[in-house]
Amino acid sequence: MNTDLPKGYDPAQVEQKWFRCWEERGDFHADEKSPKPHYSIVIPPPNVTGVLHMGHALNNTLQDILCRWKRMTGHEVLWMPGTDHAGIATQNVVEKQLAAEGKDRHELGREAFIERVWTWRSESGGQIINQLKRLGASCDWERERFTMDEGLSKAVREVFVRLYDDGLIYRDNRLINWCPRCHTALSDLEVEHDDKKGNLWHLRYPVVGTDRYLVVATTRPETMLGDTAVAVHPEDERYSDLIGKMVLLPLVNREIPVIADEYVDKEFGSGAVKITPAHDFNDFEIGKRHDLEFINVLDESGIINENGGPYSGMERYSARVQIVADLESQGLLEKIDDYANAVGECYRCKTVIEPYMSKQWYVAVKPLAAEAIKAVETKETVILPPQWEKTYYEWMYNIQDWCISRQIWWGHRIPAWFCDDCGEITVSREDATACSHCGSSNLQQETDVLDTWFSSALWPFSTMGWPEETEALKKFYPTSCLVTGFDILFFWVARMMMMGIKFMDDVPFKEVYIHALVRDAQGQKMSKSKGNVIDPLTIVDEYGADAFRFTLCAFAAMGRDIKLSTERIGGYRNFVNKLWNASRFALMNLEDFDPAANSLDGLELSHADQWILSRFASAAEEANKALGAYKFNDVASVLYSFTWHEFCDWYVELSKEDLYGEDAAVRSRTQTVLYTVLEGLLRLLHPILPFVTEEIWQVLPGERPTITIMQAEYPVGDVIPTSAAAVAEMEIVMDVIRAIRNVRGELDVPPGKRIQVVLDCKNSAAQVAVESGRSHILSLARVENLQVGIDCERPKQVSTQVAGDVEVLIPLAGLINVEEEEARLLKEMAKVQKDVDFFTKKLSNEKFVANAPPQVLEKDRGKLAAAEEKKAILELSLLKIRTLK
RNA sequence: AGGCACGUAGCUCAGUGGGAGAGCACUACCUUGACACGGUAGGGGUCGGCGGUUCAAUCCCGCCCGUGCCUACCA
Repeated sequence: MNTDLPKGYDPAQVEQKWFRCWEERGDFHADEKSPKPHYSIVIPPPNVTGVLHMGHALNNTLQDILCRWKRMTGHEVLWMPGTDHAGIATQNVVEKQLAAEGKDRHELGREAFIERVWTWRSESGGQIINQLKRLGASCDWERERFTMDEGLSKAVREVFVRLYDDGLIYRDNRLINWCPRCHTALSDLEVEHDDKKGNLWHLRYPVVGTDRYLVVATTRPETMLGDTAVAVHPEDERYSDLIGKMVLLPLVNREIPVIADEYVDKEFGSGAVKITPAHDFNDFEIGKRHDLEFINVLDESGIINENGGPYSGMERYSARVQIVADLESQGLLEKIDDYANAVGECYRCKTVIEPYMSKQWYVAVKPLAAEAIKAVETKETVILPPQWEKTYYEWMYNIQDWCISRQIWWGHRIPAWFCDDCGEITVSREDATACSHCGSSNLQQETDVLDTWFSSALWPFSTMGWPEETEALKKFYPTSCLVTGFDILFFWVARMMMMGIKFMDDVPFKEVYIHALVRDAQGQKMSKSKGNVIDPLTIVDEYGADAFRFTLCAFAAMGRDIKLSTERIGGYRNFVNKLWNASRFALMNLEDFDPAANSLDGLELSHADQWILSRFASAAEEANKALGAYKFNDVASVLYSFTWHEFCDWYVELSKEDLYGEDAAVRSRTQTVLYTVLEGLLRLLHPILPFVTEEIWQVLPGERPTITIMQAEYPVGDVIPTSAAAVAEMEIVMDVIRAIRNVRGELDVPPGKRIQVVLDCKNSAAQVAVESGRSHILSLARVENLQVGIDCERPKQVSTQVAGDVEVLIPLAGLINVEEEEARLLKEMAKVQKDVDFFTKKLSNEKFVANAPPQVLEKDRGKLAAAEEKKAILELSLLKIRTLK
């Protein structure tokens, strides 16, 4: 066995080695036939086009921590991985490839294009899967799914047909968000609103039969080509005489009516609004109310169509410039104001979207949403942290029908066929060959595909084999938990809730844990366009996956965004290295140790042993508690401080004399404790630091019940009972050591210098405690002559410090000068004086004494007494020191 | 416009109705046989501002200022 660990931890080879080992051994695999209680998570499927970013890193690290923890606590864990087919994004990628070859998809035709996408996918899609593995993600990779897989596609058809049959899917011709570049409709959610600087153009529309103008304001002057009315508020006196009259639409010379509608805000602009029912959502509603004409002036690429008269064939923004210029030359441009407003952009390509009339497929979501709301209200699904519940309700109560059809090729083609003969629609699970209305075989399949989120919404059950009744579904549905960022709460979580309840008759997950967004150090959202992205894999290369994971875990406090700083990652890299070196120390001292031949049972444990074992128990307890409550940062902090500040700083140091001493029994007892605590600590840390813990665990001496630490049991608390009294005595010894070190440090006593110390104890209990730690005090405080007693004889020139019931006296002779000690005492006294003042004031407040709970009172009185006593001792010492000057 | 967060040490962030914490950075000393990615000691904050509730507020409530995010049809 190799116990010669290198001096510094080198993550690179270690990570690769263990990940391969786990995967080959099947440690990640979930067994649906297992009798163990289940724990399941479906991964939020990243886009097949995606590359790992910080959001993925955080999201998957948290899931992995949960999954590894649950495996270790005896659960059969299914973490279902996969990617989604990202319809628009993927099609864009492949279209770009084609463009580089001077082709476009229409030349290839639909089938060849789709084939080309599949080729792209198998060659360069899904890189993110390997990137997730580099983080240590313990998904059941054998089950990896893709939303375009055959099984998942079958689920999509099943759902479509059933929703259609239930009347929840329908077709309608209305305004939708149209991306003129992607040439497809988008759902409301897929439009991003960004405040942009623009203008408000004030146009003059001549009133027919008068010499008056009606001034209207618009942010999109080119739409005037499609105006079919001007609206004013019915109670606006300025215009009441014009209602019912006609204005002459400039440039196109069309007479359009002045109508009255409550929608108009009298205060805004001129109080008169041009109405373009075919190109504006509000105008659309007004158009319907007033039975106006809907004139579409754009084609699907955003180019003015034949309805635009002289502007026909112009691109929308060129047309805007031209129209403004023409209006101006005709004296019909009143003024141009600067104006900022939220412009809708395509979330995939950032092209400004156009409200566009077209016939699309919709899901009537209101009835589904009602059930999804109920499930959260009744806590069948719990959303954490709870403030997100409100956001969820808000969205669900105001939900609009979901436009699910996309005019692209890559995706699940809508299973609907139009009959050439009777014009009716046939919707079918199998490809239709005959019209279900007239029997005709002259059918054309709908060319549109479904929104990618439609298939994502089925993910929690489609990945488990639905619509088949599989063992996996029986065992693992509903899933235990969903871990995700709030940015897809509506896109995904809400829709999974609706679909899960509708088709599985049960919620898709019992808990939803919403985590923060990772931002850069300035708090900006990371984005390629801002150039502020930090590549997680670069971080992994530089600091190691474990250090990165620990950082994410430590930062993942509920309800707050994460501003990632590389300094902090460096700090946790040091932590991993610290663990590594503490382990090296242990291994060096465990070479002759056999865990099988040594047990804690029946050993007479030292105070130090009992202290570290009791601290370990409490760290384990807190870690479990925090993990169960998704308090990832608490887990990190508990384990960090136990590892570094208790195990390394104290126990490792305390153990040295016993390990290096002559007494074989003492040595073996200490080895047993050292082994027990380190081995347990590695298991405690494993969910966060999977790689380094496995590497160390594997070289520990002896055999353990499982082959890998992954499958080992998670520590829960006490390894063996410890005596509270012994632990308390150890704490006193530690306080004394700290007090001596404090004096040494303050008075600049060289660290190597061995000194004399007198410990004057107030009572025999303190004396017993101190005596029990005599050897520790000698070694850790570098003391060569230690006197312990009650009412000891005090050397004349001493430095005085107080540690609870123990007065720490350090003879000055030859060490330090009187002035320095005087200064130190004054500083120390100033601190104590603050305490005395604070508690004196507090306790002299009659109302406080009358109202505060007795335990608070008692505690504060104790604190005051202790402070006063300490002050008295220091004061006396100061007097004595001053007589020596 | 509405909603939701946030404002704590130089920086990044925890935290709690009862004397303010961590990491990094900083200062001093130290190559002590696991570790200089280290050790020991230390300095540093009227917990955004103003009011209120309370014996007690950084924490609860109100208002204000600042920052960020989400939702929304003001042309």
